[in-house]
Amino acid sequence: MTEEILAGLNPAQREAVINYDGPSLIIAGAGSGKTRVLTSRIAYMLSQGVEPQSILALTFTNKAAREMRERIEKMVGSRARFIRMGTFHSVFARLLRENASKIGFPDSYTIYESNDAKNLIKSIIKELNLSDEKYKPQSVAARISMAKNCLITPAAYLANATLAAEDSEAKMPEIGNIYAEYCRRCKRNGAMDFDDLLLQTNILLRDEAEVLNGYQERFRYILVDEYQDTNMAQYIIVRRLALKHSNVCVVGDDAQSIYAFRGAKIENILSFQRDYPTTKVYKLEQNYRSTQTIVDAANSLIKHNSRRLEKRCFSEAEQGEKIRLVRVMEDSYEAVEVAMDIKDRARNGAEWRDFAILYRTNKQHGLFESALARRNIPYRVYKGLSLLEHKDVRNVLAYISLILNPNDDESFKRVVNYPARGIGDTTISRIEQLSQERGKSMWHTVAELTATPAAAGVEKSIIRKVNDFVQLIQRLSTLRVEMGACDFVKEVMTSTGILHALELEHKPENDTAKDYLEQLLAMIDTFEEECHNDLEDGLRDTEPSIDEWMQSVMLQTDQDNDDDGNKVTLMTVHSAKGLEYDYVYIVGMEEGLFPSKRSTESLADLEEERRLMYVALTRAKRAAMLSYAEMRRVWGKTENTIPSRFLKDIDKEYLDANFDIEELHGRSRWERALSNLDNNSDRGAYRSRYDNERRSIGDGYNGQRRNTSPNFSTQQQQRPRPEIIATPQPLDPARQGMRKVAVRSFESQPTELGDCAYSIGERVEHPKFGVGTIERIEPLATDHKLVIVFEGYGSKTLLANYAKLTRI
DNA sequence: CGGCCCCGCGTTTTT
DNA sequence: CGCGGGGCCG
Repeated sequence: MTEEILAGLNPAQREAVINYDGPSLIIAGAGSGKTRVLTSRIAYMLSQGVEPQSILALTFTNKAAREMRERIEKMVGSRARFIRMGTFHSVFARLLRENASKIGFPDSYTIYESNDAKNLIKSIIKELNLSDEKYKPQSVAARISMAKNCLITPAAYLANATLAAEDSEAKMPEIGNIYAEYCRRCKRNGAMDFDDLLLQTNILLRDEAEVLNGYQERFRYILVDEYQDTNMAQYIIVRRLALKHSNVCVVGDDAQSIYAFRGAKIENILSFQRDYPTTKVYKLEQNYRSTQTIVDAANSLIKHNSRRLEKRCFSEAEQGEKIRLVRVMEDSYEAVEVAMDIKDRARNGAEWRDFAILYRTNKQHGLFESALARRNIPYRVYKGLSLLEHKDVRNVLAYISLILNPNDDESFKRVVNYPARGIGDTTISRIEQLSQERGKSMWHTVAELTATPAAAGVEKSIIRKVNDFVQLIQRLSTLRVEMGACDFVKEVMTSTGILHALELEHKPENDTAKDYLEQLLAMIDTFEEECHNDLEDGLRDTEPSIDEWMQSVMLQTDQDNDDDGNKVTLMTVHSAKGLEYDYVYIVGMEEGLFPSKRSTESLADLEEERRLMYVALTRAKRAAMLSYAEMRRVWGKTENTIPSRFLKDIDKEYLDANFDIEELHGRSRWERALSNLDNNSDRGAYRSRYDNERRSIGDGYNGQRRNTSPNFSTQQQQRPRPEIIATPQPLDPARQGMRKVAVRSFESQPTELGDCAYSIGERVEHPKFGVGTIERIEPLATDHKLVIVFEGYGSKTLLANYAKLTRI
């Protein structure tokens, strides 16, 4: 048994596995068998007699937890199920369920996901008579989140001069008050947001010595994966829990820290040894995942970061292919290039599931979907939680929330007039007002009104309107305890009239809404079924309930990615963390996109971005391809791009570009065009490349009509509109439909430059800025961007067609 | 009170 | 371009 667990581990891994007592820091380079070490370590502990109940393993995603559990189960059997394993958020949400009443929340507290939180913040901003122009709910929410993650309470926030100065600087001096009110309201509603799950856990462990002691005794062994991405709140929780036994093992890679934007502190891993002086450090430096080329290329990239823990990652695998670097004319061709490459490799024996297309931002997936669908390549898109994000689904969930926790005014307001019951804004405000007068939640207020209408002395019309709603909720509350979860939710959909309203009108969006609701039921059904299986196996002792489902579902993002089938994967680089694929395409390698625009202002952000690129590259086992487009459509406009600086960061000996790679270091496309270096024969070859490929794919799209998995948007079931496909047509521009603008702008670019009314160095006069000199000209699709240095006003960017300029 | 229309603005990344 | 919020009208 023990031998089996340790078999095949290298010396460093083996050491990290068998020394499970005392604090350990495992620095694990990408692909160094980190998960293997973690799972083996836990399996080894169990084999040495450690009780599974005494192990707490914290991961970054639900999926990582599930996978780890499965792997341990394979090694040690079903005992693995008793290990407490999950994300920080899900583990401590559960812990709070058992203890929330000790810190002033109901045990049946509601979890607000980010949109719920944002809506509440929005209404508070309104109530405080602040303009939501200045106080953007998004920024306020981010600020509050930051405070919570740093364990700063509203009182501390208001007392902190630095924070106050920052807020004044940002023209939002009232944030402290919004934060305070937000916390009051959450508490009154019996609700916690994501950050509360960590903050309130900290409060609980700080204030309730007995509770803390109990968990310290229970969780004698704590393991934390992806430690480089923990934030302050998580860090302190671990610290508190580990205080007694110090059996804390953290695993991480500073080079893969990519969540600073949500409060992660890379310092946590950098200073672990200081926190636990008896720490043993293990370095896993051999990469078993990727070819030498990929590992070396990734090293050459990350070398450009200043803050790093010293380690030497290497691969002894084959050298492998060079990394293809592909430059295309415009964004849609990029998708074609990727699809073509996938097809080529698939023809040579690769499976669809061996491919991943990674992009920086979620919005980028569209073009790739059409290109793949058009070529009959099955794919799936990892998106957050698409099913649970739909309005109709959220409304059903809001009903359930209200039933589980009637104090939640946000849920109340959301459903009281859905479907329409004639309870409009005026009625709702009146109820709100009454509820404030009585110091009760809105639900309790209306329940009271309808119970004793005569004594109430409130407008009859309100009572009449609200009566049916009260009875509905009361009836459903009773049914909830009597019915199974799935049946109950179906009853909610029916008796609220939601289904009826959708069926009444035959609109296509109603059909999709019904489809979503059906998927929701299917999801709950699956949950119930799994719970029943566990019940039979003796792994749980209670019937599943809708309460339980709600709490688990609120914390899930990429549920249901049980490898359903053989498909190409599309996802953001962030969600690719921890995964690996034979062939990886990293697309949109352009300044402002990757690295993202926001990150280019500070060195720290830029370095995080570079680590993100490092993560992307090291997902590849056999080969990687990087691509960028010289023009990209953004908000309906076509814009010129600049190749990503990260392309220059990779040593060129590892790259194989479809253009002269020196151009990366030199001028951009429009600058080349300017000096007439653009080579027409290149463009001819370029076009015929796509023409030939297009002919070969033919028109016979027959996409698979399956997959109703709620979390992946699958390929379009109907044939995609042909004009989406980026196949440049050299013939008649008039026949090119939607592509016309973009293609023509490319075609005519060099000559258009000649058409520009102005030239570099020319002196012009502007009615406001006065006299200036044109310093730079950049062609746009239909205009020219002029960078002009004005005397007294500095440099301004103006559009040639709009700026009122006169030549001097 | 509800539906429709128009305008304005947005894009990091996720538990 | 597409969505959501706000304003206006029926």
